[in-house]
Amino acid sequence: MAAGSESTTGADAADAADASEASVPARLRLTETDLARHLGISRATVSRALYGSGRVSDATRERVIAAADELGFVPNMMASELAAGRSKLIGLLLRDSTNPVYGQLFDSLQTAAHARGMELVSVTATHDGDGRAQMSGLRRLLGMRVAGLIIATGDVPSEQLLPFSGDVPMIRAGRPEPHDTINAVSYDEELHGRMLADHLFLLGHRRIAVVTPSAEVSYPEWSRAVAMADRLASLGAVLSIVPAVAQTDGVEAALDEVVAGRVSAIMCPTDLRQLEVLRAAAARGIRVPEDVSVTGCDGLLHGSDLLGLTTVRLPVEALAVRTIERMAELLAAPAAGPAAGSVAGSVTGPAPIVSAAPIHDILPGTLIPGATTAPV
Amino acid sequence: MAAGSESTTGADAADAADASEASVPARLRLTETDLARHLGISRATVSRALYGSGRVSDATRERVIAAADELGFVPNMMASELAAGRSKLIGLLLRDSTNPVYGQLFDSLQTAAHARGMELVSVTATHDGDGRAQMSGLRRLLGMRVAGLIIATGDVPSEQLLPFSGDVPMIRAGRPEPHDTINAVSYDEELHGRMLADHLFLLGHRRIAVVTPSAEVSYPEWSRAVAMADRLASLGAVLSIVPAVAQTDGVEAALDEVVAGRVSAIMCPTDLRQLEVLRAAAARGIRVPEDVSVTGCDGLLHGSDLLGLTTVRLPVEALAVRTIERMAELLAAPAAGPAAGSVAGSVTGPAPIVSAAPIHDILPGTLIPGATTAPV
DNA sequence: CTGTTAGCGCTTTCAG
DNA sequence: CTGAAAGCGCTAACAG
Repeated sequence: MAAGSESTTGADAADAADASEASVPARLRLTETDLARHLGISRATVSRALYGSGRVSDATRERVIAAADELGFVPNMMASELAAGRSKLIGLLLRDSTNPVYGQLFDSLQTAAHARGMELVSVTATHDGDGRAQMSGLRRLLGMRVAGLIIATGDVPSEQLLPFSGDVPMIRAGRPEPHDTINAVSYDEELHGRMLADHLFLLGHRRIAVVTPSAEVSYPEWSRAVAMADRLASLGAVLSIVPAVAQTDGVEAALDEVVAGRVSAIMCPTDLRQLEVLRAAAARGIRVPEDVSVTGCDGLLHGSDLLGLTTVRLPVEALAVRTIERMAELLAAPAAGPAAGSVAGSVTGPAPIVSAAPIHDILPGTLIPGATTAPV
Repeated sequence: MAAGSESTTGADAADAADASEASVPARLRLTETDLARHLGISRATVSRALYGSGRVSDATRERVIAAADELGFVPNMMASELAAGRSKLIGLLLRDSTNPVYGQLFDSLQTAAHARGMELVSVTATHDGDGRAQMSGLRRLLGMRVAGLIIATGDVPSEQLLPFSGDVPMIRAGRPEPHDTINAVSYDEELHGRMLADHLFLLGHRRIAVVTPSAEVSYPEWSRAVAMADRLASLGAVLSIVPAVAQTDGVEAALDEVVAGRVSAIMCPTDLRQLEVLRAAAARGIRVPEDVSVTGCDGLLHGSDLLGLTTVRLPVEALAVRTIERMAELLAAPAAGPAAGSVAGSVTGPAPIVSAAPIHDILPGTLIPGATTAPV
């Protein structure tokens, strides 16, 4: 049945044996009732045969299945989930897949989910200022009554998630979650900041600029930058915080510091920003790493190696796998009631999966020294 | 009502005036019926107020809306779409967002759709050989009875789409569609191949290797490579077709040709493959472009400019916008019946939107000469 | 093992 | 302008 069974494009009613005169609707309009009539059996049996809990004779099941994909029947998911009262889908809230970090994460999550037999459905969070009745992405996913929610966006503030955290298992992926009642699997931004700072310090740099976006613009970038600055400060380096908003922001300011001789290195919270620095430096005739050392963070850019970027490689795949694992655990757990307090665990479980304490997994990345950094 | 109205996390029943003793279920369990009871009005009215066709007094509407987002009501999409018999969502079938081409496309489509008020929901096509009952992505989307379908994957063969092409408006995005009954918006791969071939030819190259994946592996890459080869052939160049399957395939073989002095340039159907060549060349001490010129295609890699890649920039944004535009047109059109033949158009329409002829838009990219190519 | 009977939550005529 | 009633396509107890 793999290929070739779709020979006639037109309508072919009489094909099975005892077909009555029922006019067969076009594929997507076909219902289980149509199938049932077509086969002269009841809807319930069709349903059971197609997805049911075993209680059908093999003969019947086969007939049903044969008819189903002969007529091109596609079960109406909305109806089935509505009736069943649940959806098997896991919602994935995304944003900005242009950024390689999110693109990769998206892909890895998809792969990990598929490996575990989990169905992902994604929408992007378009935050138009409207306020009421919109909030698009999240609402849409919740409206679909997804079985679980993975938030892979820095943009959605915890406050918007909180109200639903009791109703549906959810995990924030890739962003440290300050609200500790919300589950999160994130990168070890502190560690990353420290590794990069140490790297520069060991190379002898003592006066360093740190490009720092605000927490509102990008929480992950912000926390990373803060970690760098903190470490540098505790090492006794002189730092120059360069605020940034847009992608190209702060680049010129940082280079001004270089030209003025106030810093010998520039730390960026992102490889994309590092690229900007590299571009601007080239344009101004400032040599890297001779005149200034530059660091980034991500390690996900294709060709990062050819460019020789000094960076930290984020453990995206690991994060994705862990996130999916955790989601599976949450799904298996008894779905913590919104009101009831503590639940007495049964002592019989060998590996008691407890979703009591919120998940807060933190994954370390790897320092990748490159050609954009050098001794002073 | 923007923020702060969610002070009490617990259950607060009495808040509105005439609330009866109805215990209010947790947000996602809340139904329109609950709302109706809570307000002492009928379900129908609630429905109309929330989304309805205007026929409600402003006073009532306001009360309903206020109550709705006070209680955190999230309409059950499955139910509403089932009842309404239609979905507003546009399904997006994706795959492999690691590849920057698809990542970008995904993003651009999302942006374009949002700009037009179109709701996108995406799933990835996981093609496990199963055959029956699976075919995941497409089935899932069809099962959701999406209003339209955008296929942004080279992987899904036309045969799988064909059976449904009459039932739901669909457009293939980013891949030339050989089946001419299926709508498609694609890149002008012929032009791109020609531009790159001409570029090399003008630089004096006469013996050129073309890395060529099979059509099954990647249809877009294949067609691009073929276009390059065709053009080179018609220019009278000597070509050496290097077959490739996986990403890193054919790279060594191509370089062997260089070492053997049989070619002075290598053409890759993708920037990612170009990077592989660059890496391998570096590893073998072959200089680019001194010893060999290399070209790619995409122009989407971050840092492509810094690397100096010679490539063609694909018009991804334009393609996304066009795709969404076309989808909007299809959605507006009377939904071509699956069986009936020709439809007599009414002469009264000022701008007759005709979906009769399948869409086959082709968008041109831009040649970007870089530092990976040089005169012989 | 199969058919019957109720709904899931929402939209939508059709009356009032 | 609002309420009552009839489903949308499917699942899930129950009976047979």
